[in-house]
Amino acid sequence: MFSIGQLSSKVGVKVPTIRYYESIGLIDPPHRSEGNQRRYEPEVLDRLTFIRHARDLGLSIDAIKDLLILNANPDMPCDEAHLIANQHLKDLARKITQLQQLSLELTRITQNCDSDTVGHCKVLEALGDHSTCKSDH
Amino acid sequence: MFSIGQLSSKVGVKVPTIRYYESIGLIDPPHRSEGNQRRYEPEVLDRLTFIRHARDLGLSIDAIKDLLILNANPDMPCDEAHLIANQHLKDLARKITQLQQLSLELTRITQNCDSDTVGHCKVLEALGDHSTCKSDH
DNA sequence: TGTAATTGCTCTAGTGACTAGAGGTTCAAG
DNA sequence: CTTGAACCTCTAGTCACTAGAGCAATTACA
Ligand SMILES: [Zn+2]
Ligand SMILES: [Zn+2]
Ligand SMILES: [Zn+2]
Ligand SMILES: [Zn+2]
Repeated sequence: MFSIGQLSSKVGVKVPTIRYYESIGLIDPPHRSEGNQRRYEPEVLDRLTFIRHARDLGLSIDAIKDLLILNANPDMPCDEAHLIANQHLKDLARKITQLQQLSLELTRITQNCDSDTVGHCKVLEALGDHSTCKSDH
Repeated sequence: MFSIGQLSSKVGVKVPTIRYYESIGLIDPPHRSEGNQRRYEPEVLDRLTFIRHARDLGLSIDAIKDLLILNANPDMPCDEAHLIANQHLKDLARKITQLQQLSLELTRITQNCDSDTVGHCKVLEALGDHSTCKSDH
């Protein structure tokens, strides 16, 4: 039996976050002490660890909800889990590509100014003007 | 004199977003028609175009506020503008690196399963267990 | 001039995934 | 038995919008 603070330090999820996860139905409400404090059984450790790691990998709460449902049914096919992971991988790739484009554009922009004052600053000019950009964004 | 809808289509910023920008003080409240509708002078075009492009490049509203203040003082040194842009560039680089790590990790994870059922799914196992990961996240 | 379609107005609430704070209660150690 | 840490609930704030309700003004066309 853990208090919420002990659970928190064991899995590395902050106390308010654990309560938040309970409030959105991601983890079950635990039993309470006589004084109404949360008391967790050891089983919650696995679930919360899973949630923590999946969040660290960037998966959304909704995706994690689905994965947890799957996890609870060992006889189901695991295609759907693969699908969710692959979808997230695609999302990541898209995001990375876009950020790289922005980075390139901004690198170009920031290397352009040989003025000292705002009036002729090429950086400010380029920030306000898409026409000199090489890519869409 | 533009209506908010005309301004919106000219600069590619949605009508509610323009009103939102006004509400947070990013653009000045324009004059109103007799019927209380917003009527914009042409000067707002530049400002809103600047905002739009800077947002597209990923800059925060706060950063844009600072840049707009600079923009209004042509005699000031432009170091601060460079600083803001460079800071954003750093943020971008950090974000990209992190997403690339996640992507690598997830690629590894998703290529690991030769099971058909959830019970022995390596993907689900790896999602819940950081100990097999090659990087921090 | 009549009327209908479009555009505009304000206000509130919702998004995602938490985080911060107020104001109070319970627990564990000494 | 006292003290201080940890816990409780509830509300509101974060960021940059977006959606919707319910109504008013404008514009286009007949
Ligand atoms: Zn400059
Ligand atoms: Zn551009
Ligand atoms: Zn599998
Ligand atoms: Zn990991």
